[in-house]
Amino acid sequence: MLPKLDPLLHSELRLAIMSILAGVDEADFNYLKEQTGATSGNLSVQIDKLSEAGYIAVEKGFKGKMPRTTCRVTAKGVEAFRDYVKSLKKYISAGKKSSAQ
Amino acid sequence: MLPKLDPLLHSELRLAIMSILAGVDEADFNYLKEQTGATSGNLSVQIDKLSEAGYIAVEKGFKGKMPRTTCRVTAKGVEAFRDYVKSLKKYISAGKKSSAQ
DNA sequence: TAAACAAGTTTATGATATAAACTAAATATT
DNA sequence: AATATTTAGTTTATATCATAAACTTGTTTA
Repeated sequence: MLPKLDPLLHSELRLAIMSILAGVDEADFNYLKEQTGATSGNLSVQIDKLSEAGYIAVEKGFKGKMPRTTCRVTAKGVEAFRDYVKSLKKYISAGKKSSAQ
Repeated sequence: MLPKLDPLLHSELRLAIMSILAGVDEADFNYLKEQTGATSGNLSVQIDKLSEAGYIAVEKGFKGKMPRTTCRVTAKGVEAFRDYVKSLKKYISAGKKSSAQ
């Protein structure tokens, strides 16, 4: 039977966020917004969810006088991402199974 | 920028259906139900959506006197699945990109 | 013939993603 | 100096979606 997919990661925007963060040391809100093309609101919500799950760490600081939100993936996030990819591959490696009657 | 994922395929159950159908010639309702672990209702709805999109062909016949629904993937479905996998790979190949400031 | 089962479909509900509206502060404009 | 605009988000509302529950129709079995 096909494995269950982590619902937190099986979302286009959250997956994009994780994918981007997996490739860099850290990324701020605007970078993520540019790269994903998401609206601020949607991005804010999805960052929150990933953060609450402990998949990413969010740091709120300042760049000069302007607020600045920086995200980075956590060890837990890396692991979840890896698991998700592993599961997903079972779906997309269109299987050579026996016949289905 | 990361590509958009086909929302019809980016659903756990619909993806499972497509994944199963990609590996076999045809599969009936019950086989899909067993393999996916889905409820009849959910399966029925998702088969309809895939069918309406032209990703699968649904044939209703009889096995003896009992109704029997058989599904197979269409050329369009194969293509959509291939495209989806291609897009998805860009998400899950956690990229070595430049720095994110 | 009545109960249980098979194979689904339809309807209802609850969760989710997304967009729209809003907030607060900083910077630019007149 | 006052007003307008931009930045950087958050909160709230809406629309879609997945899922489960309830229902339907016909078939076996007791």
